[in-house]
Amino acid sequence: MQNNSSSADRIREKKKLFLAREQRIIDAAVELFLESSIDRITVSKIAIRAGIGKGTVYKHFLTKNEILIRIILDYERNITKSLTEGIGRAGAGDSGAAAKSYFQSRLENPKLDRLTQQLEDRLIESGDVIEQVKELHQLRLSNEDALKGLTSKLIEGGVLEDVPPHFHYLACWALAQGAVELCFNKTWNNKMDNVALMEFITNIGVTMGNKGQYHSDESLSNKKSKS
Amino acid sequence: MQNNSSSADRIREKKKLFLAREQRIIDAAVELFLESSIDRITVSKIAIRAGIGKGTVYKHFLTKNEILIRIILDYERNITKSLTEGIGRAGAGDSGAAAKSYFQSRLENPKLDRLTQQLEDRLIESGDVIEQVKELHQLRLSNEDALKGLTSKLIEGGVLEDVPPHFHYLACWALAQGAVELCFNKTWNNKMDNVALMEFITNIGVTMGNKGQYHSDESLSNKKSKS
Amino acid sequence: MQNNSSSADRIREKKKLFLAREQRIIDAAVELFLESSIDRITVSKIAIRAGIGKGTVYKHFLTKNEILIRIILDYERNITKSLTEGIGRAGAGDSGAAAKSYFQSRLENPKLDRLTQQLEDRLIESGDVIEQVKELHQLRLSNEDALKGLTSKLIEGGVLEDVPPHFHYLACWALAQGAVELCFNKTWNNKMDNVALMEFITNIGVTMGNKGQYHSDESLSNKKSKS
Amino acid sequence: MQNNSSSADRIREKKKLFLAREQRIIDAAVELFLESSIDRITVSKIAIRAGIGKGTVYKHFLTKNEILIRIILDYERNITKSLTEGIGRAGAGDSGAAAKSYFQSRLENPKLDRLTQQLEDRLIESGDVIEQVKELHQLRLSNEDALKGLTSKLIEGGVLEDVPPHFHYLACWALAQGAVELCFNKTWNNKMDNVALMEFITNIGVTMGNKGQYHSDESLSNKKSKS
DNA sequence: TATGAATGAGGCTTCATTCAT
DNA sequence: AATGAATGAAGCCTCATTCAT
Repeated sequence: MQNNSSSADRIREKKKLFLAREQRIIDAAVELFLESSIDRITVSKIAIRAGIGKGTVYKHFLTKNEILIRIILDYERNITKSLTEGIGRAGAGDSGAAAKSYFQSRLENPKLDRLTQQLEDRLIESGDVIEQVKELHQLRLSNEDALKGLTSKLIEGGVLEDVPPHFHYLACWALAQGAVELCFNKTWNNKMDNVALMEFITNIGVTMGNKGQYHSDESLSNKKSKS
Repeated sequence: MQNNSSSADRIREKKKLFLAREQRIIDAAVELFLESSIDRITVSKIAIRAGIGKGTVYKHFLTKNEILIRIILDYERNITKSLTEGIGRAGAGDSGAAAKSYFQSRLENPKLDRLTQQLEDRLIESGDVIEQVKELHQLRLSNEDALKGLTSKLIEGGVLEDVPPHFHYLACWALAQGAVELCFNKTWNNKMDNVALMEFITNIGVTMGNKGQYHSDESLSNKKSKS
Repeated sequence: MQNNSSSADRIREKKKLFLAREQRIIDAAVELFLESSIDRITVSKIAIRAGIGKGTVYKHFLTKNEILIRIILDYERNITKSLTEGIGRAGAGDSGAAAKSYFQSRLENPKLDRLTQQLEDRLIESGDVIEQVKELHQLRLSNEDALKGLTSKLIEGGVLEDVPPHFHYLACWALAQGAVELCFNKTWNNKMDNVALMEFITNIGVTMGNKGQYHSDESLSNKKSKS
Repeated sequence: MQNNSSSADRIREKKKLFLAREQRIIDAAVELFLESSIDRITVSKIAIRAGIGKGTVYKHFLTKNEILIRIILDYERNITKSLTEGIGRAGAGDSGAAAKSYFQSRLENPKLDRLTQQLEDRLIESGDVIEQVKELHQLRLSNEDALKGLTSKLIEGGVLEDVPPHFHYLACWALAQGAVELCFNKTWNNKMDNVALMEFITNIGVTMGNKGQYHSDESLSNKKSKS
């Protein structure tokens, strides 16, 4: 009996270790990708950074691309979580909360956001890991879906422009996407005041598509005080 | 005499042919890049598509990266031209013309716009062709500069929010950038009505950052009729 | 316990195999270089001759040039060993022993000696592997140094001409160098009696720079009988 | 008549120009080879330095290797000339004059001497221009031949060791060869006093192989005064 | 006749993935 | 189960030589 249970314990223990190592691989990869150019990161370097052998990486991931898609999915799931919370708050009356949550989570760590965009480019070009890429798209589509109800209501309420509901979400996505690239485009890098700029853009994001709504900090703070 | 002139003619003729071939290389590269994944396009394939030998490519470009930066610069110069025209029209009273020109030229061939973004990423990572990358940045900065006067005037006139003038340009850049990615992100690709969506976003771009201005087509035409 | 030791054994075994393969690469390279023209030997051919994959070569050597410098260093270390022994015998009274050892070790396998000279030329032109080239030079300088004491004593004893001590070593080096080229210069190749010629030159080498010393085999044997 | 002669003049003029250009190509090549690494000198660079088109080079030389062998032959012919003069003086009683001339002409421009050695290595490996390489060898063999009479006489006169006559010439060749490499071997480069060293070696070269002859400047001057 | 653009074989090197221990 | 040595396809670039003008 005890033997059995201890053996089960050992198995569970092993699984935990296995998962922990998997996370270490992901973390190592992200670290390296953020430090240096994507093209220069090899599986070997990831293994070294993770403190394991190269072969072991392939016990966890079938191909290098599986590491990439995993990083992207992890990140997208985080975004989804934030957005869901925002939608919750929006349902409670704070009409801009969803957009705000979305922007904040994407601009919280813009470097990482940008990284996942770039990884996704590489991945899609490779034609690999199609299944997981589909999963990623499903995730995004479900986000869109989750917003549709809210957006429709806001359109009906005259808050948002009367266009197909997903236009609003996609415009948000586009602005956020561009804002992130703005942060890292070498051309603009020397401009200070990134924080103020990102706030400015976030405000645009929160109010864009609004009908009869002023684009100003006042309008934003008004909303806040109302809620 | 005639001999001289005919010899000079021949030389000129040769130069023209040489430049034409250079353009053929560029065109071949762009074609291939648009058809397939950037990573899969080799110098050899470009040469074959251009109908010349691999070695000939290197008579025109010192390295593969020089082809990339050339594509990018050619494109950015086009944008600059459009923007300059828009600024001209804006000076003549059409306050939204600059932003509109900018968006239209970038969204006219979004696939190409996206391509140049991706090429730029690769290039910057490579650390190569630094000089030409600087030239690219100069071009963008000069665009920003050209807009500063116009933007400042619009701020003083109470049309635009009173933030540092370049915020407006950068926000435009970001939205355009994101809109382009929106067009080609596989997640959203199956959604029809791209044209309407792009119009919607363009309108946002034209009016975003405006002070006390409605976000609607009416508001847009109002402005036009006022000016 | 046994487990541990056997695992350690296995690791040691692996290392031995690894080093053995490294030697096989070197041997294959030397074989090929001696068989054919240096310029015609590619990394690929070396790998084939060594019976391994091209990529494997790069597990052992960072670049092709690292193979070359390794061959040269291995050879120079051999020379150094012989010379050191000769210096030992010279200290024991046989005044010509050092020079003799030096000549003999360099003329023992003249083809290999010549090969290393040529490899060194290529290497220095390439400007690569600077560190290891420095090591090579250090090795030679240390040889020179080791001889300085002996030479100085022989000068004081009136055996050698009173010129800066290193003149004697360098003259030896030059003659040995030239003798090796003599062996392989196509112009002289058809002349028989290479052995006798090399003996003649070795004798010159052993006695050159001597003061009041006959250049003849007798003089050489006299010295020998004295010691 | 006049027409004919002027046409002949023109032809002669053209030939002169043609030969002058050929020399310019040779000179340009030598300049470049001496300035930089042999491997890095391309036909294109030679043409540019010579101030002509790349294609024109091929009007003068069938292949790149023909340029190399031409440089070598030109140099070897110079050596031959000096040696012949030396032999003349030796016949007039100055027994060391031949060796001295030989050493002096080879050490006069050691960099060029070394260059021709290296070019010869490349050439022979290439298996190209066999005919001209044979010519080069003939030249050297004829030098040896020219010396045979002199050397034989010196052996009979008891001045030189009684070994096959060509041993003496070849020993000279070897020492000169080695001396030249000594000048340019990076290991020894920092040692000053190159002039004194070369004089020391030249003296060895002049007296080596002598029978019952002291190795010293005195011995040398003795011989001179005796003759 | 002089030119130089065009050519393409062939070199070195990288790295994702496999597999024997 | 973990390892890391081995692999080889594939990419970029060089340069001697040709040939149409």
